[in-house]
Amino acid sequence: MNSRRVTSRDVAERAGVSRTTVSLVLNEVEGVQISEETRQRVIHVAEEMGYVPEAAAQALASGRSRFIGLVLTRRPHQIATDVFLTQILNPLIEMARRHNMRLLVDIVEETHHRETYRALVRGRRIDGIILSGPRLNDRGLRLLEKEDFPTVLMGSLPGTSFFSVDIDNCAASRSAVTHLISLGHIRIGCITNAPVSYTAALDRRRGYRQALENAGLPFEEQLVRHGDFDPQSGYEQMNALLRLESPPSAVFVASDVVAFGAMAAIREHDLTIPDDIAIVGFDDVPFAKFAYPPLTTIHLPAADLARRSSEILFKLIKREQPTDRRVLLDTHLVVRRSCGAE
Amino acid sequence: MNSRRVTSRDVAERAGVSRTTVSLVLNEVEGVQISEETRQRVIHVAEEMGYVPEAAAQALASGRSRFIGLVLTRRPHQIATDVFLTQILNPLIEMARRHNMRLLVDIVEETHHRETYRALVRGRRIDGIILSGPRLNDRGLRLLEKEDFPTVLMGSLPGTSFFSVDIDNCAASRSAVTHLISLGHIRIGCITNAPVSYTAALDRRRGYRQALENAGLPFEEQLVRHGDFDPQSGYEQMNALLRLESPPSAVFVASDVVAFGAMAAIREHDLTIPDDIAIVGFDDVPFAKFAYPPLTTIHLPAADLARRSSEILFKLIKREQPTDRRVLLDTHLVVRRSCGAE
DNA sequence: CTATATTACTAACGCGTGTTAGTAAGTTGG
DNA sequence: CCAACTTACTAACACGCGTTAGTAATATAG
Repeated sequence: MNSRRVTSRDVAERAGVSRTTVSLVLNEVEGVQISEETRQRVIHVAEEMGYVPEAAAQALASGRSRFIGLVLTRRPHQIATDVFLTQILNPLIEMARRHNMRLLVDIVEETHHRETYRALVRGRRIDGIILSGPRLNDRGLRLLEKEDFPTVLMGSLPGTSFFSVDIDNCAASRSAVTHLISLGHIRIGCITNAPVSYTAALDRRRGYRQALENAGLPFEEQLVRHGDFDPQSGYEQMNALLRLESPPSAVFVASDVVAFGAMAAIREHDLTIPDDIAIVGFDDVPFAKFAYPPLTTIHLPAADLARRSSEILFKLIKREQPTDRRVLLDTHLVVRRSCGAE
Repeated sequence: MNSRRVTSRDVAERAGVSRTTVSLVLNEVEGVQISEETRQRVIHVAEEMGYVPEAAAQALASGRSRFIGLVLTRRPHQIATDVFLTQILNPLIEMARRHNMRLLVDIVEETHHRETYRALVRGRRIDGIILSGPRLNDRGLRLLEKEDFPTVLMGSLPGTSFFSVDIDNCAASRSAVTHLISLGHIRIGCITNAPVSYTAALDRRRGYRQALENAGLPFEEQLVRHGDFDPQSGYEQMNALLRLESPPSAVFVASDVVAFGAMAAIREHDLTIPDDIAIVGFDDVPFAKFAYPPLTTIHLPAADLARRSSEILFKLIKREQPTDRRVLLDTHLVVRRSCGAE
């Protein structure tokens, strides 16, 4: 059983050319003269012999691993309900494939920060990195910044020089809360999507506050609670709001997933959405329109975020200068039944 | 600016030993005698110089890429709502990390089958592969089988010799439907989780049928509809069931995600769950208990499936023989309110 | 005191590719 | 007819590591 690997040398020999020629032809290197006849012969022989170049050897020789890394900065249990992730996965893989790249997915936890980044970056396991949900206190990012490693944030991190693709979380939240105000609500609660060490959570909370202030409504600390990515946290924080002596008549939950928990809590209290408590979410996850009642929410263009991020990343990897350092994509309010507008 | 890479040669020179010694020490190769003093010196110097071995060079020299591949065999739009995926991601990454490995995620579509597998396997981009949701008509699998490539299926594929980790889809479905029967339902609809080219869908449908037959109830073709992974499909198929002249009084939806759509359809018809139509789902996704009403469903141990799969895979990669070729994990019915039992 | 074993290493090869510098043959211009 | 180009390649180095076979020095056994 002669199942030895087929190498470019084998192809070269069979085609009667040098290994160099095989490499030049198969990689379609520009500015090199190879006769059409030879070119076709090489391609044909390679195909015939089932030649597949070895990734490691290519990476070693070229200095490029042909991997991009998607790095998630959340705690494990938060990933289990992360619907955003599933929405960006396919676009990312799709874009990577177009550049003949693959996707590595990793999770960095607080204990591993530096080690994880180092192993990925210094070990040249990836050519570029997309960071989802960056946190303010992520110290490992310094390494990326210092090494000028191709990095794109999905999200924002003020005070850093990273390229980023994001939405205007603050403005989007403002419009969500303003919508509730326009429906006559004057006591509106807020449950964030995450702890405020995540910048998105901070911005969404700020938008909530701005909307109140713009309308001349008081900001009450006790009406603001912090979710933690999953429905359970929404359930708990909503219960806390409902236990107040005078609960809000509406709630802005800065994450649909968290909102699902909040809605369950409201129903358990035998209250009706939106009659007793109106609710507006954030993200427009694919389940939002099938919730009970269908959830009014801010539409987040997840797939577009992924595509734009990877476009920028590929430019950085090619050492081209992307046009914009910070890209903000549009969001819009999707009015369904949970807010009581219809 | 001298930002050249730190190689094992640099470490060797600084530590006053050979490159071989550095490699032996840092890789903790067994059965090799290195004095404790030298060992510590090498480790210390490597740390001090910030040495991180280059992945590609290691891979080329050792023949192992230190990557495992998670390959999803679904169509892109189905991945966007795939909650199972998010649940297995962390366990897989966690397990991989323990073996000093990374996770590659890829999607194979029907048009790419062979090419994708070839590039991954023959290009030695991965050392092993975990296939989620295998389909009967996946021709690319022949390649994996033929090459005896370390492969584990999350799911089953009869007629193949692959190692697999799965649940007993048929028995689980049977228990779900039997539960509905025990509540007095005699006309029970079924919406599958996916087209029947996916083996899990086939098995779950079979379990439904067996439960009916065991109870002496007739199997009606028109009461069986096929979902397609997402809530939208559940919505549409449920509507089809509701348009029947005599709709069922209960439905078994073989996927919670699909069930969410079905529940929305039921509510749109101003019918009550479970009073007008009882419903039982499958998978026990994290959102199920927060649905309205909370969804009775079959609990699928997603994280365990991931862990067991990767355990087997790592053994295969090490060329050890795993104990079982087919592992079946336990499921159980989680009774909530959607079935009307409480 | 010699033969064998053990300890603590190292020299050198090989992994399979990308890429640069160079070459030989053929073509063109004056 | 010779120099300058162009065409169509190739030889040889580099990438950074794992690993095998071997060596020199010391310890142990008989």
